[in-house]
Amino acid sequence: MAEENNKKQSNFIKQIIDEDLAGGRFDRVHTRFPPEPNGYLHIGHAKSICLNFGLAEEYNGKCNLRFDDTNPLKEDREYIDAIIEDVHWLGFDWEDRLFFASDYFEQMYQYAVQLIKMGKAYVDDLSAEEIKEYRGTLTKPGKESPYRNRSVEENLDLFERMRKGEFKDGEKVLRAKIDMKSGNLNMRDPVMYRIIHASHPRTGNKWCIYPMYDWAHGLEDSIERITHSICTLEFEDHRPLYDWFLDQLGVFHPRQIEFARLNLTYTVMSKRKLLRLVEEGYVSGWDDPRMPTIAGMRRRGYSPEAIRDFADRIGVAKANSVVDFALLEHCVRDDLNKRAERRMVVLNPLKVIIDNYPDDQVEELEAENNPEDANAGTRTVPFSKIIYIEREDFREEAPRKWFRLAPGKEVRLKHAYYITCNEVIKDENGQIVELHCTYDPQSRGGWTQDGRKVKGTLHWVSAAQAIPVEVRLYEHLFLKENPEEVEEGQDFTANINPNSLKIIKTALAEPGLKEAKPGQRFQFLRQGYFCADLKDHSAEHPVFNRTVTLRDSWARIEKKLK
RNA sequence: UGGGGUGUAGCCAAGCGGUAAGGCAGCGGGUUUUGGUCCCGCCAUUCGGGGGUUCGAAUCCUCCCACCCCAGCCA
Repeated sequence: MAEENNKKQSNFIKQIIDEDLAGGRFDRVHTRFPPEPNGYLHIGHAKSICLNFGLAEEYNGKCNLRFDDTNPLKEDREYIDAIIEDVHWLGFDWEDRLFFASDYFEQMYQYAVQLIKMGKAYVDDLSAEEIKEYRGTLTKPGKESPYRNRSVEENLDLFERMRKGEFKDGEKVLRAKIDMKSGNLNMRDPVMYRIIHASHPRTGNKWCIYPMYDWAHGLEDSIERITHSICTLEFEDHRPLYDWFLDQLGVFHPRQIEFARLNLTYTVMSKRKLLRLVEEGYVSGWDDPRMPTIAGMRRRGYSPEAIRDFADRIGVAKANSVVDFALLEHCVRDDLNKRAERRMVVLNPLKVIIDNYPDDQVEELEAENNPEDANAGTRTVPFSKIIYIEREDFREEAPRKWFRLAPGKEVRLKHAYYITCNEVIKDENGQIVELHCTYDPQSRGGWTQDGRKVKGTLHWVSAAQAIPVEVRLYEHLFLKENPEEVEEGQDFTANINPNSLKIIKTALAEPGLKEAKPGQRFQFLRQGYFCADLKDHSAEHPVFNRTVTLRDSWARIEKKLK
């Protein structure tokens, strides 16, 4: 695997861990990936997953998979299942350490009681709007709630009655008693519990009070004896609160470390926006091959190895950045080049009749499956008098440096013969309908002894044996590197690429491709990497998704010629 | 004088006082039965800016500038 060859480079998190280990703060490394089950995982999560599981692996430690299911209003069982599948697919194993924040609700409750008894938490009757008012602003300090100094006994009683369901949603909250004048708004008596009378995917109706992230997360980490709690930059301001709760309780205290989340060109990454793409029908679902979700990329044909390699290459730092999508594509090509078997598929067929080839003869020619892998073996492809080539591979008037087919020119048919074009047949509209060529019987296999120079090599299929297949050509979902770059009054959907999906129902493939299994990846010679669709592909109706094109240096040359 | 962060090439990113790694993209060349792959070469006299310390500064000090995050009973 690619990522195992080049040694992984250092980053600031490893340096912190090294210091913690050397200084004795911890004697082991235990991380966790803590998704909220309120949406599908995307490539940004993949970065975090690779980071957390990768660190554990490198330091001979462990990494837990933990669902942060503290908000029953937003979370769903569907997402839990999808997330589990995706993390596994990426190649990571949490063994028996699959946890849920909801597993700790009782323990969290007891800790809250402890804080109340210490006089460090209180039940507040202020409404949500009032709490907001009392919080102050970025530049003005907040003011204390009139309920802030209730007695411990009253707080204990009220909190218990909150749990029992005696109050309606929003009627009361439990707050930490910290500092309403803090410059850090998170420290202005943050809410610890709110009342939500809703059924939870795992605890059902057992609870009607649910812990807030800041209160819950540190406890989850502490309970699981996590050493390094890695999260994204926006939680940097929350670290003082994370530390405060754990310090007050005097419990095991993990170290929170923040890193910059991944951004990719031509991509939106927020769950909210991805949800919009799905709900408003811009894509077919969370696993649409154009989505930056793990499920989408899987269906597109990206391999877990390529995604992991990508995660290694982008590094980990604290500076906000936008990674070039081309790097991801490079990783995909790099992996698939070594592993994907080659096949010939003509997307836009042009009929070629080989006049001097025996009428009813069919030859089975040998073709290597992968020039990058000797162990991939060979297969056989049929050749006959009538074949199809790619329409784009023929030009009536050849431009400079063109070494594909043109009148009077000779090219090589991959694995087959040299052919020369003699005649172009057109219909009444001037459309080319077929080509008449002659072949050189001496060039069987695609080579002659005489040292003749044949620069161009084309892929082709034999007309009688070719099978029709559907091919789905994907491009970036957005036209601009930064989809958010829009005019006044518009949003990112204004930048959606109308040509992000082009369906070709009339492609012709070499017959062996009828054996393809859903999810199987190939390189279609001279075109790109393709993957049999996970959902729609069948032997009766083959469907292939274009994962990524091959690099196309002819396109570059032609551009320069103009 | 609200708090917290970040600035190294077009894009990521190492670097931790001894004179700017690596990858992607791009450009030029070679090999090639995929205009693919592979191989070779080029691509920051300079690290957001000014000042200072030092024999020596991207690294230390200082002032300034730019950008990002925070006012959910979301995570």
